[in-house]
Amino acid sequence: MKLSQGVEWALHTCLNLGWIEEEGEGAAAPTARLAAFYDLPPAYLNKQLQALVRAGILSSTPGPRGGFRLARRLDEITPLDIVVAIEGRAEAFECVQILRDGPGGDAATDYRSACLISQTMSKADLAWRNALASETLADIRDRVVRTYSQSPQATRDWFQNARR
Amino acid sequence: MKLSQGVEWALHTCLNLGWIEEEGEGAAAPTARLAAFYDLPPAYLNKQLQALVRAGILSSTPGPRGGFRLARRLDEITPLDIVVAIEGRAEAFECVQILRDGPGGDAATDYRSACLISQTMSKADLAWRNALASETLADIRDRVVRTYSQSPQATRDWFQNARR
DNA sequence: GCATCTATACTCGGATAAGCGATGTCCGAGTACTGGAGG
DNA sequence: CCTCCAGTACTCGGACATCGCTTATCCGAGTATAGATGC
Repeated sequence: MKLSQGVEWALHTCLNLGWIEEEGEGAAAPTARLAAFYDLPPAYLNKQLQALVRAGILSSTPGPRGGFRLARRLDEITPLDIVVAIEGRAEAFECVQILRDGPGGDAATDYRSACLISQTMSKADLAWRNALASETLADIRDRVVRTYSQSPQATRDWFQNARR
Repeated sequence: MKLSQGVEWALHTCLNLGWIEEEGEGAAAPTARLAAFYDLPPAYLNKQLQALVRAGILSSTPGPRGGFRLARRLDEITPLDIVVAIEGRAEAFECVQILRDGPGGDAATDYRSACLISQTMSKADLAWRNALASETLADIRDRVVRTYSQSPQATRDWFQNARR
């Protein structure tokens, strides 16, 4: 029961792409730059970003001056979107319907909905997902601006300098 | 991001122990019986039940007529207790503080609390845990009694018959 | 000087290995019962 | 008939294998740029 490392990387990277976007419009950042920012393994980060592209969160351009950029605005991306893109849509608690193999078990019944324990776990899972979907990356960005006011510009500068 | 199989087994087994308890007082159920009820691998279920014993949820007795029984009443056990006993106390999203390795990163700062992304994820984790702690196994038991009224007695009978 | 073509360097994308935790299994330590022997 | 004792069967508990997924890496396909060449 541990969330993949990639989720954290993806969240931070999307925010970084947000800062970059504000700078110049067409600026796409290649994996190498994004990975260097946090000293992450570039090839593996690339793998995660591919998942975000498949989910329609990022768009990618190959070739020189290419890289990744946001496919939607930050206020149209929730943390849940990122989690689902990386981890998949499956719930944390996957009911394997063991009641089916117990006495009185019915092969035709869907115990994922009938089992009361499964219901309780699903309710908790829903609470988690709701919390993750209750705010957007734009909300987090705004909070960063208010809390660490110098940080956004510093990040923009870093990517600007790294470019040359 | 998947919950261990053992959580589901443990939840169902604790409920079963609840039914058994209502029958005769000193009745302890051995792993073999509890596993046979759902056709689970006995040795592995045993491993999970050991974790529940360490957590103080069950108590165990070795030797003939031994086995596991509830160490507390069902209304003093929440699904969260079971999850923590099996999975451990760690959050699903473990912030590895990648900001520390970024530009402007400070080795003295604890980014698990300072990082706004980490805060968002922790809030979601808290929502999940609150949902899991908001009801007890007694609540679930009562709901089973109301929804599947014949099921409790059938379960008790099964364990009773299996005993001889 | 300008257009075109070719070579080049850079990027993503998916196919391919390694490491670690969840899953699954086994045997030893300890305990209560059962049967028999002795008083 | 009662008591004591030894053997036995049963249970948990932790140590030992196996599997799958997360982690990590590499190379090929495609593209825009830069430079050279011809007009």
